[in-house]
Amino acid sequence: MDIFLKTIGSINDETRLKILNFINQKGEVCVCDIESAFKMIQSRVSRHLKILKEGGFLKVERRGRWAFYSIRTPLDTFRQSILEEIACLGLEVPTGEFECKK
Amino acid sequence: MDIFLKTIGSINDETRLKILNFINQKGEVCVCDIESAFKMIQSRVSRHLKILKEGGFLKVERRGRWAFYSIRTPLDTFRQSILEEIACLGLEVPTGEFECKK
DNA sequence: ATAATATATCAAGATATATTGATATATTAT
DNA sequence: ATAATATATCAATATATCTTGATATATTAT
Repeated sequence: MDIFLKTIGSINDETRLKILNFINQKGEVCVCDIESAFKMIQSRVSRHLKILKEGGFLKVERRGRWAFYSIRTPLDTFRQSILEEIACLGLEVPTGEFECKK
Repeated sequence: MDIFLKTIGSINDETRLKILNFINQKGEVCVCDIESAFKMIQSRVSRHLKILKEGGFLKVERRGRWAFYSIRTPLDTFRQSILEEIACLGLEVPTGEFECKK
C-alpha cells in the first residue's frame, strides 16, 4: 500500500504531470532542460524529479555534469497505463532549444 | 487535467483505498455497512464516498432510507486498471454481519 | 405528526504537502 | 586549484487536505 500511495502521490500534482509528460514525449532530458522549458527554479525541478523517481516512473543517468532523466524501463503495465492516460490530457510540451550548455 | 487530478486525488488516501476496495469486493454496500465495518463515524464515511464518487469510481442508488454504493458501470479501462492494482494490495476486507438495520 | 434511522454538509482545528530562497555537494573546464 | 555549471537538501512559510462534532435533510414506522 505504501508503494501504491507513493506512486499515486507522485502524480497527484499539476507540476509533476507536466514534467512527467514532457519527459515521456522528449525521451531524455536533463534538469536544466526542464528549468528553461518550464521557467522553474532548479530546486523546485529537482524536488519534483526526486518524487517522480521515488514513484517509480523515472530513471536517472549521470553523464558528466548532467543528470539525464527518462522513463524507467521496463515499466510495469500499471504505470504504463498511467503514462498513456497522461499523454491524452493535452498538456503543454515545450519545444525548441533550451538554455543550458550541454 | 482537472478530471485526472480529481480521479488521482480520490485514491491518494489510505482510508479511501480501503473503502473502495471493500466496495469492489462486496459488490454493493450502504454507508452504515462501511461505518460498522471500519468503525468510522458517519460524516467521515460520507465525505470519503463523495470524493470517490466525484473521482468517477462509484455510483449511488437510493432505496428507502439507504444509499447503496457500488462500482460505477461501465467503468473505463483506466479506472479498471486502478481497481485491479488496488485489489492486489492485500487490504483488509471486513466480513460478517454489520450493525445497521436494513 | 412524531420518533427513529440514514445520509449529507458545514465549520474549525489538526495534519500533510508544496514552494521558495539559501546553502551544500559534485563534476567539468581551464 | 579555481571558476562555472548542475543537482540536492534544508528550513520557513504558504497552501491544501483530513478529521471531527454539530447540524440539516430525507425516509420509514408507529
